[in-house]
Amino acid sequence: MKAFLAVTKALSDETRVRALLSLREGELCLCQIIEFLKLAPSTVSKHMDLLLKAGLVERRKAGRWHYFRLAGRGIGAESQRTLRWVLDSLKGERSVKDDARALCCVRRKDLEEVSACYRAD
Amino acid sequence: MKAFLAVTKALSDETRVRALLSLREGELCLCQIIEFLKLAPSTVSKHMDLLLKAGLVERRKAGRWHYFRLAGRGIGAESQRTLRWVLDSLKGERSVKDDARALCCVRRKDLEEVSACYRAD
DNA sequence: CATATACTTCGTTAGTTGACGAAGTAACGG
DNA sequence: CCGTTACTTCGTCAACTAACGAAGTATATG
Repeated sequence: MKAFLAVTKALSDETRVRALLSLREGELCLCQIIEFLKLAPSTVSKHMDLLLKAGLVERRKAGRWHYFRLAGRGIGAESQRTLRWVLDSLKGERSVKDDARALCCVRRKDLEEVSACYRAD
Repeated sequence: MKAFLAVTKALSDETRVRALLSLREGELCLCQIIEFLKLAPSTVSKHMDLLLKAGLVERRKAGRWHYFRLAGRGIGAESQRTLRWVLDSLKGERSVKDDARALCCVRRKDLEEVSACYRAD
């Protein structure tokens, strides 16, 4: 029950759902998710931490960059079924499609440019 | 997205999940759910309203009694898949089994006795 | 119609949550 | 090492939420 509630709580915030869906096409570095959501780094970091603890997402550290991706086969069948449910539930959503388009732009940008979010002077 | 968030928010509270699962074996009158959850009538009424608005539950009014049941075939495939996901996710849970046992006792009681929750003098 | 009953709505209160910026940590670069 | 960079943790504040009891609504019953 505790694990289940961690999942439903993680999914009960629109920002977190958008962050989760942003990983559909493959992993993203935190600064890319920040750029996509247009929120403060600390805020996005906290959201990703919740998704991580809910088991919906995995993290890979490569030097200073932290990459996130949807939870994979190694994580357990629960998360797989949950992800399928989420993706199916939101498949046709207009806002999801708009987000997908915006994400393409973010993905095309250089990481050096995107990581400027930390140096907003 | 709005409908999806209504569902995840409804499922992000343990009390509401317990109320939802209490309907697995068939419909219950509100006072039975009150007796089961051991919370104030107004609190339980609000929880059921959220489940109703999320489309997870249906209400049938029979005179003064309001019966709730899991959303059925008429409601839409979304709710069906969601309910299946919830039930599958929590199938083996210890607390769920304990709740099921407690529910049997509540179901066996006379409605007149159970509805005493409104007249606690 | 008057009363009782089953439930809902409203107002309040304590606890939770999402947002931020500032300060802290970990990894690379010189 | 020493600074920079990418991210996390902490403290704060406004907004939301679950709980309650009191008052309101709707339906049976006398």
